[in-house]
Amino acid sequence: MTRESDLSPQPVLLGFLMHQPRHGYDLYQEFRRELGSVWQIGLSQLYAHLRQLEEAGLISATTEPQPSRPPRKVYSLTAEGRAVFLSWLQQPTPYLRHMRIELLARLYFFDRLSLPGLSELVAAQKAVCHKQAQRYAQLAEGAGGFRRLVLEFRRGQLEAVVPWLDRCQVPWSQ
Amino acid sequence: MTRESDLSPQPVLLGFLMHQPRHGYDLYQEFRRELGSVWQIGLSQLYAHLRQLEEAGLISATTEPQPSRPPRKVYSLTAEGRAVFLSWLQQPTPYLRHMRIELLARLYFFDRLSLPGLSELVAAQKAVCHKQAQRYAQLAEGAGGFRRLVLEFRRGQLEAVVPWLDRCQVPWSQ
DNA sequence: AGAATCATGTAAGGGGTTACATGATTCG
DNA sequence: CGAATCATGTAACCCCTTACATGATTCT
Repeated sequence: MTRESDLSPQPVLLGFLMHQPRHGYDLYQEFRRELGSVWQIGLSQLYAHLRQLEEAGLISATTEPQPSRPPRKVYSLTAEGRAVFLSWLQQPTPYLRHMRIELLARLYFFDRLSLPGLSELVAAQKAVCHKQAQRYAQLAEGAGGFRRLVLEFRRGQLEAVVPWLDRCQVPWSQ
Repeated sequence: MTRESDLSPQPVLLGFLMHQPRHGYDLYQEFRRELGSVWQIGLSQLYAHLRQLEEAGLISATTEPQPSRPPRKVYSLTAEGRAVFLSWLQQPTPYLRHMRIELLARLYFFDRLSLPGLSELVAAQKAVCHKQAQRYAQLAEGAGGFRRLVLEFRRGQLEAVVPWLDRCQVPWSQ
């Protein structure tokens, strides 16, 4: 059972299939090359997620036999998989601890796939950060001691995301 | 096998035993009440960590029978456990993602136990943040596109920790 | 000659979460 | 009367990581 506060790499796999069908090992290399500095995944784990995605009907596989190698299982996005990916792409992340991972991955795909809606996501994410930061500031007002320290730490981290997001709104890829 | 990039709640348990011996359920309540907003732990997991700490010789247990209840296992710090805790307390955390948890827990114990060395830890942590932030800034110079975005995100987060740390140096607990 | 790459997976092990078990007391 | 608290734990389950298995090709 996956909790909503846990990150899943499945949308990323869907994203890599937006271009064209790929087999597992190919996806693994793409994942490492493109997002390896942000999101780590093991090969076994990737295969497991592909199985889950297939069971969920978000991708479908065709087997390509090869001489002297295990046959390739080439995955393509289903219509539902495409929809799930595009929906994921537009959601701002509510958790600070996920921004460094999920938000960055979303921005990667906006650039990589030249999709519209980047400024909407950035605006929505800024709103989330602002709202949370203000909530923490308010709570810190009435708090003291350690609790205040905690709230101000989080406020500071959230507020640091905002100016960074501003720089994302202009096209950042040359 | 625990990786060094994973957080362990064991030092926190040692910290709660610095005052006086406690039994597991008591530690659980203390943990939730005092650090619950920063560090979550399940009761089963806490018992498991206590077992590990005992096996490692950092705590020792004495069993107190009770009428009509399971007997309490009251844990006390060994000399080695005390040393391990105090050593942990002085280390700055190298990972940004752990600062919100481990660093805050350390500050909690400095206050709670009125221990000396807070300004040294704060200074060391500031140095870590500065150094990492500058490294990211340097790397971002030569990078472009998505990689630059990632590096600048991290730099921003690290730099936001510094002014917050400044406010910790003055006694923050009334 | 030995290592890395390609391409799939299975198996074992570790750690965390949730559920379950017990049995008296206390609170609403 | 039912729920929560106290106090320990065990068992099942899930996910992730690491190691292993296969077998040809290509690089150093």
